[in-house]
This record gives sequence, structure tokens and C-alpha cells, in this order.
Amino acid sequence: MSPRPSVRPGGRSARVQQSVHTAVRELQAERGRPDLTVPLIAARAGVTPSTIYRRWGDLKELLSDVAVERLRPEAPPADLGSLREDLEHWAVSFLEEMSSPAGRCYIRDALAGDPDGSNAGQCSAYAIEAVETILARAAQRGEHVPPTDAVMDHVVAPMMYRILFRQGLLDPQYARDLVATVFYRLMPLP
Amino acid sequence: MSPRPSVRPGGRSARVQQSVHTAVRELQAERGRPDLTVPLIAARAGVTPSTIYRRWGDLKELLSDVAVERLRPEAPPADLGSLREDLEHWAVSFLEEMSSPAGRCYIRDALAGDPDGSNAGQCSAYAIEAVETILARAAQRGEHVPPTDAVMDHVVAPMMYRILFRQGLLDPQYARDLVATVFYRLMPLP
DNA sequence: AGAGCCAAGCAATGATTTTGCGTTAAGGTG
DNA sequence: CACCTTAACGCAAAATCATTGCTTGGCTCT
Repeated sequence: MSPRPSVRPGGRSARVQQSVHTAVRELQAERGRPDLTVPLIAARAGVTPSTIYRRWGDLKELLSDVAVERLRPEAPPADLGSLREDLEHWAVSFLEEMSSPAGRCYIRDALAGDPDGSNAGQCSAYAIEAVETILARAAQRGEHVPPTDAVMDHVVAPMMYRILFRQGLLDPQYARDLVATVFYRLMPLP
Repeated sequence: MSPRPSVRPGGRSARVQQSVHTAVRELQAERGRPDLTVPLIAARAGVTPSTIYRRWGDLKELLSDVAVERLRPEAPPADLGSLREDLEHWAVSFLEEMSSPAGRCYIRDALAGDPDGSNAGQCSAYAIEAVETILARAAQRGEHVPPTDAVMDHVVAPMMYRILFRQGLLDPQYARDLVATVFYRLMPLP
């Protein structure tokens, strides 16, 4: 998140932020991404454009904030009883969400309006959190688990790379194959 | 590349494209990325702003085109005599270039102004070409080689992911470690 | 409850983007 | 080689968007 100065926790500031974010989501759905402009969003949100410019700097940064919010997972990864199943299920869902037209758009928006890299960092933080949840659960069951970064490097990163740079090579089996690679070839030896 | 309609190959159109690209590079160096505007670029290039708007649509798309051009490798990957050395050397150089402030900026620009994914596709095509050159040379020497996509998925993708989403975890040893992973664990069995 | 301060509103100004129309130069054809 | 067609450029006006100084309103803390 990056509202210009630090946002006051409650009251009017919070209401403005809320209504602006809502306006962006609604207009994005109604009129499509490329038609969004700051004055349009401001009108829908019931604020003046200068409020948006002062708080977010420009449209790119506002869209970046909204995108990160939409990329936040809504629920922790499912627990299916084994590391293998949990990772496969999570990877397949992740790929499906992220590779959809909407998902790709959010990722690109999040990257585009992010001067200091904090929004992009937040995206990877969500993925790291999900992976660590799965790995911790498996460890508790007594399973051998790979390092978090092995999963990030060899499951998450390849999916993201194809989503951003090589669209069209994406199906659920790809996600499962990547998990298999980590599972059989990068797992610490028992 | 994505000039609006198909660019006429020679003559005036080509000259305009050339001078606009040059203007972007010069101004980027002189005044810094965030100060670039279409009218400024147009003035430097000796064209009217409307020419740029008509040909590229907006600043984002123009910068995307210029960025892809700057991401094109200038020379084929070095031949050091073995697959392992070639891959390590190439990966280290790639990481160094791409993770520099300028490199990251170009990558993000290339992604940001790229409605149909063709510029991003071109970026991965450059990497694929370099990797295939290295692999083909090694195969000719009689070495066992991994599939191109194994290198893309487990060397290039992890580096790119960290560059975009997790800055600060990047050093040359990381590139060598990724190569080692592919080399020892994903190589087809002899 | 009152004081201080931060953020939002308003409005004027300046910059950028869009558009219609006339002109020029490429590329093709007789 | 001259002519014809058409895409692309220049110019200028109009519309939209971005910026900024100043004022006003509403949190937060004492």
C-alpha cells in the first residue's frame, strides 16, 4: 500500500480511501480498464480529483494499490492431508487466478505503478505466506519439506514468468509438473 | 515492436521512428525517466506530438517499444568451452544487466505498455535464443543438455521473479546456484 | 471542550491529449 | 518516367487532465 503520507487510521481519510478504491473496482468492471481516468474515478467516489492526485500521485499508483488489494488471497490454502496434494492444489489455483485476463492485468498494474517495489514485494509476500502455511503444516505432520525458497524459485517463479512473458503455455498440468519437480528432485534427502 | 498500423519499411516513416527512439534514449539519459513527456520527446525528435500519439497511442507504449529494443542482447553468449561454464557465465551476466536499476526499469516499461503481450514475448524470445545457442553448442560438443524450457523455468524465471518482486536477494552466486540446480538435478540422465 | 494540524474542497492555471483537415511523401502502375 | 493512391505527417483548435495556492472542515490529543 502507498498512500502518500501515512494514512490516518480512521475517520474521513479512511472513508475517502474506501470510496476511491470501490469506485475504481466498479468502473473497472463497468467501463473497462483503459477508460479509467482520475477525474472519472473522483466523480464516482464523490471526491475532487485533487484529492486523488495528492494522495496517490497519479493513476498508475492508485491502480497499483487497488491491484495489490485484489491479489490478496481470501482464504488460507486448503488442507488436503498431504504436502503433495496441498502444493498441487494451491499451485493449480494460483496459476488459474493469476493467468486469467483479470489476474494478469492486476499483476501488471501492481508492477507498473510501484516506484519503490513495495507493492510488488507485497505480492510475493502473499505467495510466501501461503507456501509457508502449507510447508509448516506438512512439517507438523512429520513430512520432509523443501525450503520455502525452493518452492518460490521453482514453482511460483516459473508460473509467474510464463504469465508475464510467455502467455499461452499455461495449463493446470504445468503447475502440477512444477510441483513434481520440486517434490522429487529438490526435496532435502531423508 | 508495435507501431500502430504496420510501419512502412523505408523513407519518412522509418526516419521518424528512428528519431523518436533516439530522442527517448537521449532524454532518458539527460533528464531522467519520470520527466519524460510526449511533447518533450516530440520536440527533441523534431516531430509534432500528434505524430507520436497516432503511431504509438501513448507514452507507455512508446517507452515499451524503446525498452524492448534496449533489452536486445548485443552479442551472442560467450563460448567458454563447456556447458556449465557457458550457462553460468551467461546467467551471471543476465542477472547483472537485468537487476541493475536501468535494467529493471526497462523490464517494467516493456511490460507496462504492452497491451497484447508481444513486447514481453520478445523479451523472453531473446533469452530463449541465447539459451538455445548455448545448448546447441554443448550438444555439438557431445555434452548432455537439458531441455530449453528447463533452463527457462529454473534459471531465467527465478531470476526474473526476484528482480521484479523481491529485489535485494540478488547476487552472482544466486545465478550460479540456479545453474547448478538445473545442471545436477534436472539434467536428463545419461 | 478547545487547540492544532492534517487532509479534503474549490478554483484558477498550465500542460497534455485528442481530433479534423490539409499537405506531403512512399510505393505501385500504366 | 509520370501519374495515382494512400498512408503518415504537420498544424491548430478544442477538450480533457494535472498541478497548485488557498480555504474549509473534521480528526486527534490534551
